[in-house]
Amino acid sequence: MTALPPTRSRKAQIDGTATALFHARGFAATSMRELATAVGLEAGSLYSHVRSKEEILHRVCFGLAEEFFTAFDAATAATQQPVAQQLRQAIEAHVGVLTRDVAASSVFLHEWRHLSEPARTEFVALRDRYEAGFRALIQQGTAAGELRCPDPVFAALTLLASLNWLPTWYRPDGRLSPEDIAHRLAEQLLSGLAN
Amino acid sequence: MTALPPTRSRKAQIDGTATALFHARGFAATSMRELATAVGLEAGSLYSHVRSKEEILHRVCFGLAEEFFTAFDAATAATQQPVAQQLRQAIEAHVGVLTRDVAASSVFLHEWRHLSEPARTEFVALRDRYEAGFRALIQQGTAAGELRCPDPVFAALTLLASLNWLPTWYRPDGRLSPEDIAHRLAEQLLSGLAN
DNA sequence: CCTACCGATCGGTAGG
DNA sequence: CCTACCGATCGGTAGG
Repeated sequence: MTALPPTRSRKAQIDGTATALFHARGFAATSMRELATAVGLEAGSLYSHVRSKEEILHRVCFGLAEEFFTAFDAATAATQQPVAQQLRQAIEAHVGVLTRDVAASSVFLHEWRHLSEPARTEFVALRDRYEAGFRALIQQGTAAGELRCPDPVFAALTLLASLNWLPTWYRPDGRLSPEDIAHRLAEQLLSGLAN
Repeated sequence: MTALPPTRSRKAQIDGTATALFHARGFAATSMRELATAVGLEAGSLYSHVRSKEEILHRVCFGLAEEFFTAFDAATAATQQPVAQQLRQAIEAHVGVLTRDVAASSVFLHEWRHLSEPARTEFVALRDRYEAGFRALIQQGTAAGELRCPDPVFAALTLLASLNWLPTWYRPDGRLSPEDIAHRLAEQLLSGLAN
């Protein structure tokens, strides 16, 4: 008959604050004492909610991976559409995840290398699988004559590159909405800059 | 009449090894003891050649900044050329610096935030000035009708983004030469993927 | 969830 | 360039 402990939200709060700190200072430069202070606890108390510093990183990295996959699958589910249209939607979906939580995305993109084995290898495999999804789309589009590019592997890499720099400059209160950004990125990547 | 001490090359060796470690593990996660071992010294001996850990980071970051500026200026010196051509050369120059030393470039792109003030602010100002060079080129090209883009600021950001992801996947022994990569990147960015 | 603490490791220095 | 060492801080644990 005891009340349910609020550990669920505490854990979520710790994860969220940790994500912000990992984003701002990097995983290695963030101490558990800083994190404890930021959530209003003593250092030792963190370990009632969390097994280790790396466990938090693990959850953030793999959680984001799942979000990216879910968004991509939804964006490309309508396989009867033209591939170029699917690609456009996949770009917008990717940007949607990136802008929904810039800090988490940034940790996903840059801090995963502080995972120890075997998590690190698993993570890289996931990321490669995600990139392969874009690659396949570009290959299909090229085969169907909707896209033109000499090297789909290279094109996929470059495409994701342009998108993944976004967390380093995107501000939620900026003049462009996530939808604007996604649309312009898709437009620029598909049509190019040359006139 | 004493022989010149080899501190010059020792210092360069320390900088180079530190750059590789900062690239592989990140600045915060690299210890001076690791660095000492990697160059074959005891930890304390590093400080005969180097004032501090951050001093190394400072040198790498600002050294690369200078290289980027030099390369950009050389690529855009022929102002009588069409702007689109200048932009293409600036892209190739940027890729040239990136591929010449992937580790240093990666430190320049990601580890500068571990600089303390006022160096950090100075660095950001330099980087902004560099981006402004690309922005100006794109603006001129748009004004001259050589390029088309709804938002030159946005276009410049995206362009550099695609280039700056390169150190995360480029391998000197890969199938594409730096020149190939630079050429394809310029092509893809200027012409787009759509057919 | 706190207090008190562990062993390890950190960047850096003194003295030679 | 090494030996020996400094104070500070790290991630994490025991016991309550």
